[in-house]
Amino acid sequence: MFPDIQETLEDLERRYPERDLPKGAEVTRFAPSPTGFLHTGSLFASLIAQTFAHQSGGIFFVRLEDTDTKREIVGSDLALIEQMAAFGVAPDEGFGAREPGRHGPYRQSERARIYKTVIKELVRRGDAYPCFASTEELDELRKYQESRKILTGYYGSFAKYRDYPVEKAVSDIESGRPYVVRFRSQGDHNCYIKVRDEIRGSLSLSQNDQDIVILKSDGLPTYHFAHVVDDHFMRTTLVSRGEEWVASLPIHIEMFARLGFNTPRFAHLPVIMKLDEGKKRKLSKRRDVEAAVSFFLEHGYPVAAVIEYLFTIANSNFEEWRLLNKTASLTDFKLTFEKMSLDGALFDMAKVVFISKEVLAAKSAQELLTETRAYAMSYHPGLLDLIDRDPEYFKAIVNIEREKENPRKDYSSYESIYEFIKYFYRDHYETSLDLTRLNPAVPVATVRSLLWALSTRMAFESDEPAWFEGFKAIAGEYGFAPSGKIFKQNPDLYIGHIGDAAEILRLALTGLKQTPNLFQIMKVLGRPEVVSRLEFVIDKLPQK
RNA sequence: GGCCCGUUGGAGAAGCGGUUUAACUCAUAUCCCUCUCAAGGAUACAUUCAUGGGUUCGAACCCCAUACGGGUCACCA
Repeated sequence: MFPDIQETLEDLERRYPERDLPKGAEVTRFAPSPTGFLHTGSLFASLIAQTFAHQSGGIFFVRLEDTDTKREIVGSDLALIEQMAAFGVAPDEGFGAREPGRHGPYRQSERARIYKTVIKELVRRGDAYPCFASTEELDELRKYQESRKILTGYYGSFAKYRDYPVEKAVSDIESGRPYVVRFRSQGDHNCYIKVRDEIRGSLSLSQNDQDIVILKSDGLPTYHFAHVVDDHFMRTTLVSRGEEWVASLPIHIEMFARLGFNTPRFAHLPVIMKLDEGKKRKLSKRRDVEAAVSFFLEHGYPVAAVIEYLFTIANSNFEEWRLLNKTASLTDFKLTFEKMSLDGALFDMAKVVFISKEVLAAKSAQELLTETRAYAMSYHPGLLDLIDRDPEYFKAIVNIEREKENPRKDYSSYESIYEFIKYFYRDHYETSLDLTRLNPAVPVATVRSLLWALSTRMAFESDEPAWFEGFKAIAGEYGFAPSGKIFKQNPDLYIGHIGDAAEILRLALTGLKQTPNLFQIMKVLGRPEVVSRLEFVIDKLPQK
């Protein structure tokens, strides 16, 4: 078998030595298959692998599991790396790393010789054998087993090709008959093994007794085999992967043992879930927008917020730590498996939004300008247009009520900024102005006179209290009480109170009933624009 | 269906045999502040830890059963 393979297991051991790392340093990995864009759960997994490697002074690498040629999507390999990088996850070694690393290749499709070397040895030892069973045969076997209510699968006496004569196997292969290679299990389904999982603790699992396929008929290895071989020769110390793998742990354990490899430590990560009609299910790329990491990029959620959120579901003590270390870097937080939940958290978009608001509120106007512009260039031409008309103007807008102890938290994403600031731009202001929204209780004539007075006499050049005093005085002339309290004491004396007058001004200036502080808006707009907008409105007011 | 794992408020969760009146964060609600909104401040929200039974002087914490939820049973990863 495999006459072209001359290398031995020993050669491989020599070629891929243990890394020279300090004690306790973890070698971790992320092993995606290139079947589409990065899933939020995968980002979570890669983030955790990277964090454990880095906080222990170890190495995080990426290995591409591209052995399923049918499901592969061309180009998704690079997209995966790019999207990880966008979230600050970057391999130290392996696929997509600057440093290629000495334990490669890191693309499974390029490791065929390594797998064949191991398989050749396994077959020589009698621990693996070629199997010629067809799909139909296998189907029939399963149906038979199901009808008898016995354990299904290819194992024990059902493993028809276990003892197929060697000469016949050789001639069958030479004649081109398709085959797979199976691992000859020695396990007993009724015996249990104890396995330690870093998150779940000690697990008691039934031994594997299936002669699983390790090499498919297309000559590529299956996941189970590639995992064992790769994580051994890549010298992984800590395998972190989704919890869907715990069920196949006995297979892996048996192979590690029979190959004489040390087993790495395992951490089976919880899967991120979603509530769907009262039932929990895995976050699905097809049904849930937030399942694809690109969603956050496209909508301009700051990556720091997404990462921060992922940490809150990774470790339950993270939020408390963050409260005490408000400005500390994420790398100062020590992630542990003890504080990791066993079952999947429900993805909470509301919390992502909350964290995003906090993250954006903490930024300076300059940072916001730079980052928003970068976002807009890729995803939002409309926003880019506004920014590029005058970056300083944009900065001034976004700086409103920012440089204070409790800055505004309006923006939940870069994308959301657009809707909040549109009215500062004349064209958007004019098209969105809707005077029917004016309070009908105030006569149009009063509105007109008030706005006229405001446009000619309102002073907002000095400070805010001075402006507000002046505003109250002018409003008073037209029957508005200087405060809600005073208005309530004698409602008949007034047509409204200062809040109502402010609403008129606000609507006239912005087209909106809810905006940040009016004084600051006018400061940004500037006197000529304020006057011009007021005149524009007076002009538009119905004539009666 | 078999086998694994789990079940504390709307969400993430802390607690792991006795000062727990079950932390903390988000969400929600009310109030205060206030030119509106956002923010901020205050308060409320699980008499009870899926249910039933045990063990114990004492249980969310230990044991058993039931229910429910998740995972897995491929030449997919």
